[in-house]
Amino acid sequence: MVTMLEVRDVSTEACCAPLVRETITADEAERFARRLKALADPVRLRLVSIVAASAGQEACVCDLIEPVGLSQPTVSHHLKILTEAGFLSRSKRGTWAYYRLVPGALEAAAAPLLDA
Amino acid sequence: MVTMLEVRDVSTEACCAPLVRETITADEAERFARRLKALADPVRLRLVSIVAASAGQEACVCDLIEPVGLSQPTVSHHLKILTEAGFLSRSKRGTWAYYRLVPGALEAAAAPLLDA
DNA sequence: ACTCGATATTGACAACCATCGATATATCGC
DNA sequence: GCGATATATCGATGGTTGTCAATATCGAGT
Repeated sequence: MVTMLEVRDVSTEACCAPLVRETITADEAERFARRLKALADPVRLRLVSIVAASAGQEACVCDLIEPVGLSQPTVSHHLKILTEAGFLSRSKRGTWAYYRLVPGALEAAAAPLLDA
Repeated sequence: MVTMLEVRDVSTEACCAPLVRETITADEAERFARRLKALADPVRLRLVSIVAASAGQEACVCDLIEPVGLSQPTVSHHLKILTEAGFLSRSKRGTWAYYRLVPGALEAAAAPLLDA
């Protein structure tokens, strides 16, 4: 007769507010955090910004090294993280590797923050 | 007469696409990354979600420990990070500490991603 | 085939971070 | 004032991450 939402013992409930809607699951939080983590770095944000501001929303690695002022392996490393997270796509043409924004990826990553 | 955006030497420009608009500065990227980093953790995302789903968009620490299944010091630690980043506000009433969402903070954090 | 230039990968290292147990602080009821 | 309860802080620890130098890979031109 006591139960209904059987989450917590009512007798100890002196401070607690009930939930009025659903919360995200641990799995959803994990996935969402992984994407956010890929963006939560100043260098990677600048890389995304430069790619987004480039003609055709496309830039090769040689365009990106000098603006961020880091070594070439480090820039490659950040680009890999952004690509694996689904924010950039890579296409190699000749010796050069071109990175471009995946359409809608940034908006999709931001979406969960907006209906909170 | 050649200059206008004088960013790079044209003579070496074999692969490089020009910028068609402004990129974020290193400072902006740093600030933005700091805020994103506060959110880019599965536990903190769940804490924000629970607070947002609580009646009055307010929850005390005792509400948050059991759902995330971590120790009380760890939960306190995450709440501090979220508070210092401006996403939560703290108000102590009696023995209990109540955390609530700072209105508009999540939307403001997501905004830079939307006009990229 | 060989060399050169662009990019990716590897290995190492320092800095940072999430977590916990132990402890401190603060507030309430007696 | 004292014990009990809620929350915060401290110290330590294992894991993650950003960075670079060195090296590997791959394509283009000679």
